[in-house]
Amino acid sequence: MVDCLEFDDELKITKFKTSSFNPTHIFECGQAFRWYKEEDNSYTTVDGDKFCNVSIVGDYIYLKNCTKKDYYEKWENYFDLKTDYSEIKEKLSFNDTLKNALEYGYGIRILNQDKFSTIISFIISANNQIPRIMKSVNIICENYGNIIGEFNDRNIYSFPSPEQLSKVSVEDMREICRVGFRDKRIIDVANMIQSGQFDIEKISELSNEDLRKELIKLPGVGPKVSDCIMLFAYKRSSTFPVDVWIKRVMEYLFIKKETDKKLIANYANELFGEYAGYAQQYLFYYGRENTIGK
DNA sequence: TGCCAGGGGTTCA
DNA sequence: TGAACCCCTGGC
Repeated sequence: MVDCLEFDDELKITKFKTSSFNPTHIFECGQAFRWYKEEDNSYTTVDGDKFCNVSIVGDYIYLKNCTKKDYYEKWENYFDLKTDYSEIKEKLSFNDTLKNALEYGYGIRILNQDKFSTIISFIISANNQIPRIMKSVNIICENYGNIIGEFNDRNIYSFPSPEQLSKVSVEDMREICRVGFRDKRIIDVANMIQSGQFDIEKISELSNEDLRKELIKLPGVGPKVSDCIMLFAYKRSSTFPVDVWIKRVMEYLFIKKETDKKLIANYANELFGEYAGYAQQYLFYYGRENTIGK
């Protein structure tokens, strides 16, 4: 759902127009941990072993370090550019409360991110804060990933593969990467995937319910982290992850009383149906930026 | 300056 | 069901 799509493979620049695309809201709504805000307010983002720089110039979205091939093989899917967000917003606008959140977080898109890095990143997110999560993820990439390019005089590092991460000791994971008690969980998961014991590609064929059951088998993955992985790496857009922020927002704006997390997810699924995941992102951003319910 | 609470949850008892 | 958990930051 983009217009005026143009490629300049020599300069590695792709540009297009679309009705719903705001880099700040996309990256800072909490779904991704590997982005860097440049001095010119553009964002450089890394996913797996690819990176690009995103900016807005006039009516155009510019993707730098993105050839035609990169666009179709990676970024079109990553930025969810085949989805019509105006249609989603229209479907969700039936609810006045949600309407405010939709307007506030205009241009949010749900990213389709690399599976392995999403799993590890959200394991790190447990009982943690966003700046520290981003710091740990960056240290992991700089220490164990590969240099995949350079942008604005900075080296850009890939997220390490399961093989690369499985070779890291639990001690280094804690002491170098500052992940605390999550150290063993991360190394164990890397080993389970590297050894073939857990197949992160094959499980993408499963139903939502079965996929969640599988993901929760991973150490460090509970109900909330599994839902984030499903929404941000497995395209399960009806998933409604309930964290402390969403809990507060839903209680304050919708349910008007203290409610169990599982019941909140059920409530959201009934209200927002197949678009629950999108609603969640708008509500999370709206709630956190405005400290709603706190 | 120094102490303390609390954080995008999960695990273990 | 509830306490414990690494580390770090912000508030007092």
